[in-house]
Amino acid sequence: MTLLDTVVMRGLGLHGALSPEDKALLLGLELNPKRVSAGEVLWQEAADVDLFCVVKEGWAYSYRNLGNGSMQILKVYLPGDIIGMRDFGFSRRLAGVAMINDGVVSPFTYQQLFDLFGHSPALASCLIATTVRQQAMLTERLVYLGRYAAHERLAHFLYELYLRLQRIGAIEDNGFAMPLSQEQIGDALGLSAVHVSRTFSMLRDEGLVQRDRQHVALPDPDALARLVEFNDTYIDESLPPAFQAFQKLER
Amino acid sequence: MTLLDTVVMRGLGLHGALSPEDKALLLGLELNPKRVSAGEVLWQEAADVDLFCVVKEGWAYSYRNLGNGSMQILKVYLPGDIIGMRDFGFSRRLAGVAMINDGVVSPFTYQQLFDLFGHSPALASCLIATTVRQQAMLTERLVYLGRYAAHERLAHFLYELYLRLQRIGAIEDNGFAMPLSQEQIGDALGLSAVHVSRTFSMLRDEGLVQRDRQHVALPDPDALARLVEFNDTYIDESLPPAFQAFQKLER
DNA sequence: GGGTGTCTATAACATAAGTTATGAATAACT
DNA sequence: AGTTATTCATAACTTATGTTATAGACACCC
Repeated sequence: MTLLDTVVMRGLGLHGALSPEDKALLLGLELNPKRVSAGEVLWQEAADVDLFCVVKEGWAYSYRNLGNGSMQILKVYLPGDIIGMRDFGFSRRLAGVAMINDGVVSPFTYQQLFDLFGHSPALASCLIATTVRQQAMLTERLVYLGRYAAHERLAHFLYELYLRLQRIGAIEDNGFAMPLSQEQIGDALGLSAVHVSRTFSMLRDEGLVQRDRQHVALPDPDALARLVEFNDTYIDESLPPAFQAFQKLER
Repeated sequence: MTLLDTVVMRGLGLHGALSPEDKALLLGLELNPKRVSAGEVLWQEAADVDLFCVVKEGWAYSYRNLGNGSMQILKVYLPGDIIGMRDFGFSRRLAGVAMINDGVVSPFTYQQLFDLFGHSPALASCLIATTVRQQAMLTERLVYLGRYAAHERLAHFLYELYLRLQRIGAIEDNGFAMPLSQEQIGDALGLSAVHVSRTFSMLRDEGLVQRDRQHVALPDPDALARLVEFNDTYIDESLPPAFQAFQKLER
């Protein structure tokens, strides 16, 4: 899973018409793949910001450990995502990042990013757009944490994962591997592990979600989407016309 | 209140050494000031993304109206802030924006932003860093919504406003004008208006917050900061060394 | 292969926050 | 100035979610 597969192929980027230099720049971010194992911490909160990562295999999450002993998971990263852009422009990490299961990541440096920015404004604006989209997902979770009940939060979380996994071809028969424990899901949704379990049972009884250990199936994704009134604006990946014009101009 | 006052003077940007062209580009975003009145909607959710705004006077907020009838306020904008960058790279607005009180805003276009990006990568990276910082504030609220109780959320919210207002010289005797109603504060913190009132009473009884209509005073800001274990990493405005090196290089 | 730990389901109970209601204080309007 | 509409404080009651506890299922390890 390379950035070319995600950033570009998804309609972001230049609609299949990346210049060779742009392709090289993008691939240059993925030259140092590194095997990482489940639970491994890629960096801690408040660590120096030195590099970013492309997730090539496996899932990761960013988190904050809080003074009251609890943890808030901010975001789950899937293959093809870039980790760490949240910290762009900061000296220290705002959140830690850890692997959920075994995987492969490709670290790249600030320097590489700046090189890319300097050489291809079009590609830079693409990467920024990707980052903004990731933030939009966070905003969507904020909305759910603020104003929706547990079953809606969980349904939304699962449906969002479903859409993101679909995009990278990781959905089979409406089901997917789910390496997060209920405790971790609770940490993402601001719920206790017990209540996550209760809520899963509830969604199961309503026929909306089937779960067996590390496997989740959504028998009727559309029904789930209706339940959470899924707003897909933020997951839509087309760029606005002004943006495309700019990118053409730059080449 | 211009961007030069905020983006640049705050240590973001080139440490007082902006080139004349960069200054002109920045000021170019503020050529069309426009008077707006309390409650005025700058744009609705899902509207086309055509422009962004610098807030010159007054407060604004971005919001989402939800299917269940409630509203989630995402962010409060103060003078010197840029509104709308959240939507950069999207065709449609992810959130509406409305004025809280009377004020003045300066709209600028996608085109202007791209011009700036094309002409000054250094300034572009500054604007991006500013946007990322705004997003970091959102993330901080996400953490509070997920894992802290009402009194901590409110204390944190007030203290963050306090710090931001201090930066633009809007704090007097540890107090500031607070045009938000308790209902709106509730919409920002994911609480009912009634509970916001209760929580204000509680903080008042503990001597942490004084409030009189549209005026809030924090008699002991440090005590408040301790209560919320305020993490000021995300409000710190210095740029990392790599960033500064890049900016020097670009000039 | 039996012990050990982690994950999950469910129950019983505790509590923070939501809801509804009411009156007082303030602001807005004519 | 009097009327009306917001906003706020507080109380009484309800409910969703947290907490603690327990037991079964599965994974891991020597």
